[in-house]
Amino acid sequence: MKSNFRSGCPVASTLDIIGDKWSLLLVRDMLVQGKKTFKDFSISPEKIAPGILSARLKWLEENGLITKQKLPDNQKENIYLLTEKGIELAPVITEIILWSDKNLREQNSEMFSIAEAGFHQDKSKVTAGIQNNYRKLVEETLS
Amino acid sequence: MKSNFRSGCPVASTLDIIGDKWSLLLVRDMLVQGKKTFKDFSISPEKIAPGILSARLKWLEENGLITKQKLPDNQKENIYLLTEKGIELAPVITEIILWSDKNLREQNSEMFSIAEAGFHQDKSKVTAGIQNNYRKLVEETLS
DNA sequence: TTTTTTGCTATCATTTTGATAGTAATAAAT
DNA sequence: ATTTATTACTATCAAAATGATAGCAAAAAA
Repeated sequence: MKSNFRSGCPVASTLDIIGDKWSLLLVRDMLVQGKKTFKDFSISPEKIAPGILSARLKWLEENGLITKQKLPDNQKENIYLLTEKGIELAPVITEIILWSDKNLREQNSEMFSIAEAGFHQDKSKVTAGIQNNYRKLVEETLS
Repeated sequence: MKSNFRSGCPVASTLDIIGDKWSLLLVRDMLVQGKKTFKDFSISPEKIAPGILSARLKWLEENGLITKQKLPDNQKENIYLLTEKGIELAPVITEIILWSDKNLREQNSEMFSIAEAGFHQDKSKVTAGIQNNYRKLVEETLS
């Protein structure tokens, strides 16, 4: 499917790629929890339906945010990994987490604490740490 | 309508409030272009349908991101203004703009340049400037 | 007092999402 | 070698959200 952008606005363009209910959660699962397979994504607490998961992964791959491949020793599992383009969404996720922590906690009493992650101390450091961790995971996975 | 959160994840919770195709564009219109009325929002380049616009404004108001009011000298126009909760989305929008500029420009040849805005020089300064500008606009509007 | 503008609502077609069942291929267990 | 289990989906259908357009009442402007 071809990306058909609504306008020349950078914000609108981003939403045209990842502005649905699920894409950013998949990026979160990969970046923060190191999820890699269809099964991994299926068991998130938000319970994505397989049809939607399938469609999103395809879309993200088509748009260069993730890659899909099989490892030599396992012909069954597909391994989905973020590209640099996808890894660079980390700062967006960080700002969303900070906004949520400050502004939505009152509405969602079940929200996890983020205090221990260190975002409040140095968000750019924590963000860079998450990105570098993920890059290491990619290297390990492919070696 | 009651906010029903999918999980305790801060990212998912944010998407449950503003994770649709339009909400963040409305925030953009207000913050960056100072849009305030139903008409203003109607004439965006992305062409939002009136029914959806109506639903989104209601939703954002219910969730405390905007206020709706009439000014004493005009009983026809409704004035929609961001609350602090809404204004604090500015850093999220900034990171989205930067990601888009770097990663989507190739795909969307029509994308506006953001060079002159100064995001690349000092993003937190530009973001704070946008927020303070908007706070001034709110003050002026209500005085 | 007519015309225009604003802020919607109503209607209906289309698209997207969600829930669930089922299937083929591979891998693991016996 | 054969059964069992796992993985990665696809198929199906119901429900919800989106999109396009028309229309309408109240207020403002002419």
